[in-house]
Amino acid sequence: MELKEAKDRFIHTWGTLATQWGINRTMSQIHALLLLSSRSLNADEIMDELQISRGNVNMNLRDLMTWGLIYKQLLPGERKEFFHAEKDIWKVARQIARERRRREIAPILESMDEIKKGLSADSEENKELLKIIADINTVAGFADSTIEMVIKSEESWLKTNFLKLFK
Amino acid sequence: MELKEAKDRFIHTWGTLATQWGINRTMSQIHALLLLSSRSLNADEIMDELQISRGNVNMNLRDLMTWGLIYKQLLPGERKEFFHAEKDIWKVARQIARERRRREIAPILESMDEIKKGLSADSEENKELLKIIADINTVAGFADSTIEMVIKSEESWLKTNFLKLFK
DNA sequence: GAAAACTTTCAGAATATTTTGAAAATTCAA
DNA sequence: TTGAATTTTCAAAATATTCTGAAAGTTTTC
Repeated sequence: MELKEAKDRFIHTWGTLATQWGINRTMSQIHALLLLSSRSLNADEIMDELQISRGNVNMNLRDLMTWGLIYKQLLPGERKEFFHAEKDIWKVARQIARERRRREIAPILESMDEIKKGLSADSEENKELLKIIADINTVAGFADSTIEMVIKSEESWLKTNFLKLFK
Repeated sequence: MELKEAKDRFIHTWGTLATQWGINRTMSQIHALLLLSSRSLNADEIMDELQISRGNVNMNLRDLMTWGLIYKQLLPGERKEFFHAEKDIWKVARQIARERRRREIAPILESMDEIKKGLSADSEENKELLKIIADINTVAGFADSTIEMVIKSEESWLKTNFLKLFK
């Protein structure tokens, strides 16, 4: 079947892409599966579809929830937990940006502050190191604000105005 | 020694941070070492300082060069190759952004096009999948342009004007 | 052109990460 | 309660990634 094949390809591709940027393959595949599914799925269905173990499904579903990319749903009359993905791709992108900002930029700022604290500006060499740290802080802070700004901006505003500013 | 300790800490921290975002620890440590070094270093010095093998140093130096983060230097009277890092942190950040854009966003656009090509818009279900793909393309394209724009903007302009636009 | 100095390569070893699956914990219905 | 259904945990296995070091390749010197 044509559609089934395209979906499988999408799921497989999504998993491969993710590893390129430091995200677990299975987590991405589960995300892709839920993204393409019109109804909520339970752990058994995901295990079956992706041919992976229960433990693996469980761990990655929980990770995806902390990323804010999927939601748990309790269906009336069902004992099992069902999961569905956030379908608004702009929201998905914002969530990913938020999470990566938290994981990648915040720790830089913290670490630099940590090192800076233990170092006095008394020698020329110390000043040099402090300058590098200050520069890194500036750039990381800039990246941080930029991402925050883009996350907070209205999608409609971004699409219509943002890029035009720089043309 | 105080300074030496701070530098080691910086190098170590930089290596740990990098693994968080999918970059090899050693590569980051070599980068950090060169970033903090006022003179160019050769492979042996790096091996010695970081206690790693020649092969490892060689591979990562070449990777760092393809990232555009370090430069090779041939010193007069020296047979060995020496390496030094780009010290302008804004340039470093631009290089990293450029490279990650190339590695993370470009493949998404390519893969989505690939899947889209093999799928006709004849059924309702097919249209749904095509819609998701189109949405992903839009968002990825937006991210792509945003990063490109920031890369191309003048640093001074960014620092003084960019963020104010959104206050 | 040979040999010393240096760089690159890459198979196998070491390390790190992910996955499995069965046992433990939890939840729920009766 | 009890016990069946379901979820969670986590030690061990599987897999993936990184690192080593010695051999092969290259460049330079004499």
